[in-house]
Amino acid sequence: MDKGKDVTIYDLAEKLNISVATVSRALKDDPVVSKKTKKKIFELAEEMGYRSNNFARNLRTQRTNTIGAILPRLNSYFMSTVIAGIEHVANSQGYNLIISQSSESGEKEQQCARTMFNNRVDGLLVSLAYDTDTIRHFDSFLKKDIPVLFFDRCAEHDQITSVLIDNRKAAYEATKHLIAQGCRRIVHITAHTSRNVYTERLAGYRQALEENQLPFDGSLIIRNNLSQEAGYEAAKDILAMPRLPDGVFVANDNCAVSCMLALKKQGVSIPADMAFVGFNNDPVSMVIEPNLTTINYPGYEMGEVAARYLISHLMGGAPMTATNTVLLRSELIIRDSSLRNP
Amino acid sequence: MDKGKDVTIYDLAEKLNISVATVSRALKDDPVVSKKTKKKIFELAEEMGYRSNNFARNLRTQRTNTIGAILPRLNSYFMSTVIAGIEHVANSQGYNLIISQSSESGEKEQQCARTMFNNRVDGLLVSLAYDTDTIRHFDSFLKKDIPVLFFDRCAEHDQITSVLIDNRKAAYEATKHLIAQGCRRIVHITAHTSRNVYTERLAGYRQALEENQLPFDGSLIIRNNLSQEAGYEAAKDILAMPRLPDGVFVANDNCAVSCMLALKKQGVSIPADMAFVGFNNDPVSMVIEPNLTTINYPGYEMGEVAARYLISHLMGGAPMTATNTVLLRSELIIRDSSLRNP
DNA sequence: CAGCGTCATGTAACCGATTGCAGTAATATG
DNA sequence: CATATTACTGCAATCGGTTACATGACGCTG
Repeated sequence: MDKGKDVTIYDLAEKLNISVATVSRALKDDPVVSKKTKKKIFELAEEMGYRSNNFARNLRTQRTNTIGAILPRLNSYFMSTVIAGIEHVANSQGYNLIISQSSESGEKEQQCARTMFNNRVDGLLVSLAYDTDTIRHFDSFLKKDIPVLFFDRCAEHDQITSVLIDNRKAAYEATKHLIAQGCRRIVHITAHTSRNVYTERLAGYRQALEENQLPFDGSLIIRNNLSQEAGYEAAKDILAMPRLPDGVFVANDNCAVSCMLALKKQGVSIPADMAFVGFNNDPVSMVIEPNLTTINYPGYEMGEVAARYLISHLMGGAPMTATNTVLLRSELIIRDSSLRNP
Repeated sequence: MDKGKDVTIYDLAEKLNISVATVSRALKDDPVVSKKTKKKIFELAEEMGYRSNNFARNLRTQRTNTIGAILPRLNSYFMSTVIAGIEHVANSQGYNLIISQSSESGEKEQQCARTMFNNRVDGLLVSLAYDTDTIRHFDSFLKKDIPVLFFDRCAEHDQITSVLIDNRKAAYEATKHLIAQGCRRIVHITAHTSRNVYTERLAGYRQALEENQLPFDGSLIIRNNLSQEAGYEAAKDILAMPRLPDGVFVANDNCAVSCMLALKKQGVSIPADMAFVGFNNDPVSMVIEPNLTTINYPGYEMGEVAARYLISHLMGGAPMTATNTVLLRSELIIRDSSLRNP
């Protein structure tokens, strides 16, 4: 138990006068080692404070027991909830988790991917950045049969499974709800990007309009980065419209909330003048007054599902290519911000 | 460039008819290798897509280039902001970051510590769980001279540096502000724990009362877990008090906000009947109406400082024992929830 | 008792880097 | 020209496990 030095299987073997091979096997609970010997070894290991050296093992086995996660940002409610879910599963399955953020930059994302690759993660979970326009930086993984899985912000790839919700359907229902509440001019605030989640939401919005014989009007689409500041700006844009809209569907709660605050300050009454629907069910949606109608979006569960899926594959489950997409349930939560016919 | 196999320094050495030792040195840019040889090696490495094997290196050098972080939870605004800061610094310094969460449980925290220890992190960043009552689980690190650093939720230890704000002073100023606004019966909502951040805030609260000749009344202290739900409960407790308070100082914005919502629903006017001050400057403090006065608490910066501090030590900077505590600046941000004399 | 299978253990190569020490050739010095 | 110095480069041990293959002991069968 002296200070600097670690106990190795060689120390154990020597002390017990057996070979390191037996010690190694015993510690893995290999059934080929006799119970008696195992017991001796476990006891001594405990006593001497043995801990296995992962590097030696990784070096030999060419596996790392580590999964990597690349996220657009860490400090958003949704993403941190997803991470919590990922961490929970990874940890309970004995996997380490290394995390890095792309800060919504495609370039940084490539760099993160390189780092993950060099660290030889066994598998990779990715949610794409706003401005990622190619996913070739994951080819090196696929070429080595390292599984890659997208969640939430996904792209099409026949070797990469995606875990997400049906964004189109969710947006369709959100918009339909607004229409049912009597809205006829509905603004849609979305991101300035072609990321799936936003194009799908836009598509759902259009679909709902069409099905209700409402015209699609490009001037009602506001594109920004969905940040809090962008919400204030969007409010200005809305107020500057020649004819005010009577409904707003925002692709993100955060932005919806700040937009509502700004509009309220200018005397707009919500939902009477303008009904609002957001997306994400961020806790802030329950704080804003009136409470924000939104799409409940299971972040924690998404993290869990993605991690579980990846790990079960790593442990020798079904090949990833079998499944292309895993859809999680989402739901519209109706609150006061959109209720005009109580 | 064939599918499965990685390129090693042996491949490079063989191809160039030189020894692996020279290749190894060249790749580290060791000045002892001639420029000409280096050039050849770098070019071939590039051409063959060589990437170094960290495990082999770690095994040999007994270092991992990885720092670990143990946090009470990942999915809170404050914590995810801190992580973002840590990740930023770690990544820019070429360190990997592995993360796990204690879920506010002391037991789970010990388990996380063991995992980190087994993964041989070079250094450890920790924010303690609510119910951690001993920090002996970090002894194994210290015994091996692996630096440990606490941030935010800290404990006293002569080998562990802490990075935090002056909680007492912040709470003192928050309370003083309430008193200056005419509050005389001030409730303090805090956590049910002896974690430093909460005891210090309580101490600051008491100090402000004393300096203003206000009596400390234990029945005005509400203890819970500071969650959103706890905020609703706290509102009930407040309304059940024989004499209503005229000010509330909450140790966390989240809880403050839900408490305010519940009180408003019961007809309490804020700040006229009851002035509110929170803690953290969570974005939600700008959404609640009236906007919440709070302590601005630099999470991102705290993460950066903690990580930078740890890494500079790992890179051979000053010994950690030299510094005991790093205090970050915090400030009271006054908003409408507490302004009674405009 | 020879022959065989079974069970438990040992031997030694291997994973891919790092590095102390030694060796050699080229250059400088006396 | 002999010797000292410098500048590179190579040899080989090492880090701590894993695992294919070999070995030895034992009991069982015919």
